[in-house]
Formats: sequence, C-alpha cells, structure tokens
Amino acid sequence: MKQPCPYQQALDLEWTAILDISLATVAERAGVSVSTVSRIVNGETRRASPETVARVLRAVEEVGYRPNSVGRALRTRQSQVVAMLVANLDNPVMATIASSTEAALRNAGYVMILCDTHDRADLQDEYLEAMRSQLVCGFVLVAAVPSRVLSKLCHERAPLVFVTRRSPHGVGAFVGIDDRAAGAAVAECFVSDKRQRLGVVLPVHSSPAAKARVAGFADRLAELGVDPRTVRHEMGEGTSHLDVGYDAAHRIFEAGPVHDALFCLSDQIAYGVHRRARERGIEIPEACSLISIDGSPLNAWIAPWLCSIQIPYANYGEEIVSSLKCVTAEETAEDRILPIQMASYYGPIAKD
Amino acid sequence: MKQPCPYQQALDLEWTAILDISLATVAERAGVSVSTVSRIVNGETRRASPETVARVLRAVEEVGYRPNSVGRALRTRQSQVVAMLVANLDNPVMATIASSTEAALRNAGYVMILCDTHDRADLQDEYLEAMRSQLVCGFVLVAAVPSRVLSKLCHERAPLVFVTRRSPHGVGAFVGIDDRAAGAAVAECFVSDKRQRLGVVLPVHSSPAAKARVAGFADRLAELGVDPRTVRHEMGEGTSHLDVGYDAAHRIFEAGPVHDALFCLSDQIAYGVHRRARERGIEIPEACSLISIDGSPLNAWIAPWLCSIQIPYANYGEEIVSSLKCVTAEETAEDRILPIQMASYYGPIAKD
DNA sequence: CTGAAAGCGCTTACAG
DNA sequence: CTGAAAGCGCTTACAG
Repeated sequence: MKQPCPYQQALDLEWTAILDISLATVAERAGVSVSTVSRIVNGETRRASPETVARVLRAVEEVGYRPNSVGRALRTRQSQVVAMLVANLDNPVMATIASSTEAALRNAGYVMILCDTHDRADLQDEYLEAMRSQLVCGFVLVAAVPSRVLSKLCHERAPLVFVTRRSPHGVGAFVGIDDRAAGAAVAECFVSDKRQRLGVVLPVHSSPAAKARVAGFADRLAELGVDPRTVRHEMGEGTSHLDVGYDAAHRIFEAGPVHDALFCLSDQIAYGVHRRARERGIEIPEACSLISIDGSPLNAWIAPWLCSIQIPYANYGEEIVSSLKCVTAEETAEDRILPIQMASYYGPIAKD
Repeated sequence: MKQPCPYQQALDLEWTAILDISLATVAERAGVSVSTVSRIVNGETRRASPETVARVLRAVEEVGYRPNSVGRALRTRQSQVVAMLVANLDNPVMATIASSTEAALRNAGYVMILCDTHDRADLQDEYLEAMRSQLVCGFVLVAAVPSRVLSKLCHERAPLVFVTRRSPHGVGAFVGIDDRAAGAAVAECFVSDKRQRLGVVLPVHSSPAAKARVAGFADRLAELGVDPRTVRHEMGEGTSHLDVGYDAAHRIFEAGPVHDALFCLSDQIAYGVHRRARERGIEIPEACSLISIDGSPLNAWIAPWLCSIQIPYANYGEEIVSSLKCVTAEETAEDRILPIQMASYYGPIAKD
C-alpha cells in the first residue's frame, strides 16, 4: 500500500515531492477509497451519494490535489500530449502554424511537444520513436519527409495529420491548400497585369507541393494563351528560401531587368530576390513585379512591394485539431483544403 | 503478472497496442527477469555476465523494444520533458529562442513541451500546473509575468530558468543581456553620428527589461553631455510591437521630420515606425535614422534601412540548457549575460 | 551475477 | 453507492 508523503515532509532538495498529493491523500482525508475519489474527480458524480461527492471535492480543495497525468497516461496507455514535428522552426510560416496549433490544442485540452526535424529523415524517425514512447495521442507533421518509422506508423493507422505536404506514404489526413490553384492564381495575375517576360523562382530541390504550384501556374498560363515554354525557370541553391531567391536572382538579373514579372514560390524566396534587385539597382515592383505565395502579415509592414497569395496559416491550428479528432476517433478524415486569397500591394492602414 | 500482448494480437483499431513490447516481452524472449533487462538497457552492463548482456541485447533488437518513457517517469517521478512557456510565439524573437532551445534540449536528450501564455498570468498558471502534473524536469520561461503558481514554484526551488526577463519573484536563474548596456550602446551611436533631435519609441506598458534599456540610454546620454530631458519619449498602444511603433510614430511624424534619430526598443517597433514614415513620405534613414534592439537576421534582407543592436537569440538555447542543468543539479546558477553587438546598415552580401 | 517484490499514481471491471 | 484488487511499464533496494 502506498504511503502518501504529507506536505510537510517535502524536502527542499526534492521539489517534485510536493506532487505527492495523490488520490490516496485525498481519499484518506475524505475517508473514502481511491476508487471513489478517482470517479468523482473524473466527473463520475452521479454514481456517488451527494454527501460523498461534497466531502471529496472539499478534500480535493483543501489539499490542493492535481491529477498526475503520468499515472493516468500509463494506466490508460494514452496521454493528452500531441507530437508536433516541424521541418524547420526558423521558417516563419512553420512558426505561425506551430503557434496556432498550440492555441487550438490548448483549447481542446491537449499540450504540444514541439520537435524540429530540420527536414532530415533520420531526425524525424528519432523524434517519432521518442514521441511514441511518450504515449502521445497524435502526431502532426508539417512538411514531412518519407522515412522508415513514419511509414510504419502510417501502416499501423496511427493518428497522423499531415500539414502543407501530404503524407509521403499515402496514408494520413491532410491540412493545406490547393497548390495548383495557388499557382493558377498567380498566372491570372500576371496575365491581367499584361506582364510579358515571365519567370519562376524555385528551389533546386522542390517538394511535391512546390511542383504542384509550378504546374498549376504553367497550366493556367497555357489556358490563357501564353506558351509556358516562354517562361524562364530559375532554381536557387540554399538551405533557407532566402538564399534560394538570392541565388537564383543573381542569374536572373545578370543581364539587367529582362523580366517584368517573377513568380516566387514563397515569401522568403521573394525576399531573397528583392535583396538582389536592390543591390542591382532594379526597382521593385516598377521594373519587375514580384508575386509570391504565403502572404505573411509582415509583408504589409516591411515588404509593401510584394504581392502575395495569402494562405491562412493562422487558421491551420483549429483545422489540424479537428482533423486530429477525426483520426483519433478512427473516422476517415477527409482532406481539409483551406481557401487562399490574393493580397495586393500595401498602402496605408485603412483606419488612417 | 503481466501478460505481454504479442505483436500479432495488435488490433488495427488500437494502434498503441504495438507499444506492448515491454521489458517483459524482452525478458521472456531472453529467458531472464525484467530486472536484468532493465539494468542492461540502462547501461548497467558490468553487473551482468557477458553472455546475458549479449542475449538481452539480441532480444531487444529482435522484438524492436523501445523503453516506455511514461512508465519510467512514473517510477522515477521525473520525465525527460522540459516545459517551455513563452509569452508570445508570434513574436519572431521568441520563436527563435524556442527554436534554438528545442535543438539544444534534443542534443541533451530532452524533449520540449511548448506553451504560449499570451503574456497572461492566468494562462501561465494553468500551464505551470499542467506541466507539473506531467512531471516535467524543468521550466523555461521566456518573458514571464508574476503569478501565483510561479511564485509557489519559486519558493519550492523548482528548476526554473528565466529568459529575457528576470524572475518576477526574485528567485530563479536568468539568461539574457545587459539591457542597460544595450540602451547605452544606442546612445553612443547617436552621439557619434552627431544626431541632435532624439526620440525614444516604447510601449505604453513596458517591462522592467524595457525600462532598463531606456534608463541605460538616458544615463549614457547624460555622461556624453546630452541633456536627457531634451529627448522625446513617445509611447505607443498595441498588443504587438508593430502596432506600438506605428501608433507612436503617428504622433512623432505629425509635425514632419522634426526628429533626426529614433531609438526603437525592438525591431518590431522599428518596423511599425518605418511603415508610418513610408506613408508620410519621410525618408529612412536619410531624414531620420532608426536604431533598435534585437538585430533580427531578417533585417539584412528586408529592412536594410535599420540599424539594430544584435542579440544572439540563436545562442540562447544552449545557454538555457546549461543553466537548466545547473538548477536541476541544485547548484546555484549564476546569471548568464550574453554579449551584444552593434549591427550596421546592410549592403550587399560580402561574398558578392 | 540474477531475480522476486514493492511501488510510482492512476483507472476500471468486478463484487457486494 | 462503494471498495478491494489488478495492472499499465518501469526502477531499485534487497536477498540470495
């Protein structure tokens, strides 16, 4: 039988000792069994007499009882912890998704373990194993890469939600946008702006999502009567998209402003292109307009020269959590495709 | 006695069932007791015969055993999880700190639960309670506010590390910069640039750290022969520092460019001021130079007009983890004051 | 060198 | 309406 360690015995050195206010402590104080206390603190109040309920709740109050999540997790074989694996936390887009997911999880009663996989399959696997051993109740993967453990989890029908990039192993829920449509929207913009000498700036190694954006762009251009073969595709090297844009633009601007419009696959790429243009003395957007995808709120403040398709990253959190609830309940979660919106160049704030 | 559930019995519906590869499974396979397996997987190999060790390790390999962190945490009353409470994840500074801390924790064998307190004392308390019930082995608080539970933890000598802002209750380790020195560095800049009509842009509600920056600025100005009373202090309203800068600059620029240099307490405030200047047609930095504190790497890309004291946020993670190790080991952790560095306006990248 | 046993805090059939 | 008991997976004195 457990010997509850009374409050006073807590050593200065053992700060966790104070958590020794367990069900047993409450039970002893209320003069009932731990079973009864457990039921009552879990809201199973109708199966107990009103007096007992009152007595237990008072005891809970008096000793300041807080349930131990670890004990419960071990018993139920499931915690209230969700694992969030992100390819690159330094990327503001992923940081925004992480932030909104954290808030949505909290509202739903969960907490989030956040892991940065640095886009590496080995780290992703390491984290997936570690998270499973934490008995997490679900996995959220932002921009996942294919990997051994991930494939295993997919086949075990683990509760997985993929964000931004679809499951590399075919199974799992998805939250994101219609990447082809986003590319198409950019094409429409260029054509309605009567831009003639078009270019696309993309990373050397691009994900399926990135490829879909480019394909949607090209297809819509063709539909609008522009031969996609006249469009220049310039790939940039670099770990961050900032570098990618900067690197690609180096070649693009070599011969001066021969292009009058560039499709940048992300805001960060556009920032990189812009820096190069600045250093080359090319006016943006006058000499060459830039359209990207992301629509960071920061653009209104420090990148007013950028036109960007807006992706509602701040709303991803609640969609992710809804999706997670579906997959946890073994329901087949349909894809959640969020709406995108064209953003214009930024003038003064409206209220001004 | 436990009945290990063999691999094959795992239902499709119960994906966690696969974790039923426990010490008992390994023990059975290796023909030894769980005690022995436990010791060996924990590296206690010299107390066992070489043959046993080999047999156990082979069994571990064969069944694909991974220790269950929850079982261990319950038993040892301590997990390998660290709680990170951040005042505002949307703030890029805090996102960078979170990101670097995640990496440092991983290298040290920990994982991080990330919580966004939105600068609210009630949420901070809620999270602190929840994290304690997860048996986290330490707390990292970025820009903590005073609160009931935090005060309790401080007095219990819980393993606490405070980042950016010192402990509001006096006890706990600290990682950050010398805020007075940062303010003083800005003052030196202004004086050596021969700026005459100075201003400070700060939030209406400023933390002790913010006040220290302003005080350091004023004191150094006085030492350099500038009467601090000639400096205008303009406070801006807003939840984000972007709004703060934008709001304050509305009044600052009302009468045109009467100031030739503004000290912005953070990069975000500077962005807000810059947007207002742009809308007013005031040239930055020609008509009015801006110096801020933070030195975000993004400045080089999209805010070349900004001069900013650089704080090494990307190095905070390892300092935080070192500090955490001290406080966990009950050593008295001294403050860790990181060096700051003046950043200049950004020209082309050097290699270019 | 190895194992039986106790127990971390919790939940949940089951019996009464 | 309530409680005794088993057990989640692990660690760790203790005995042999």
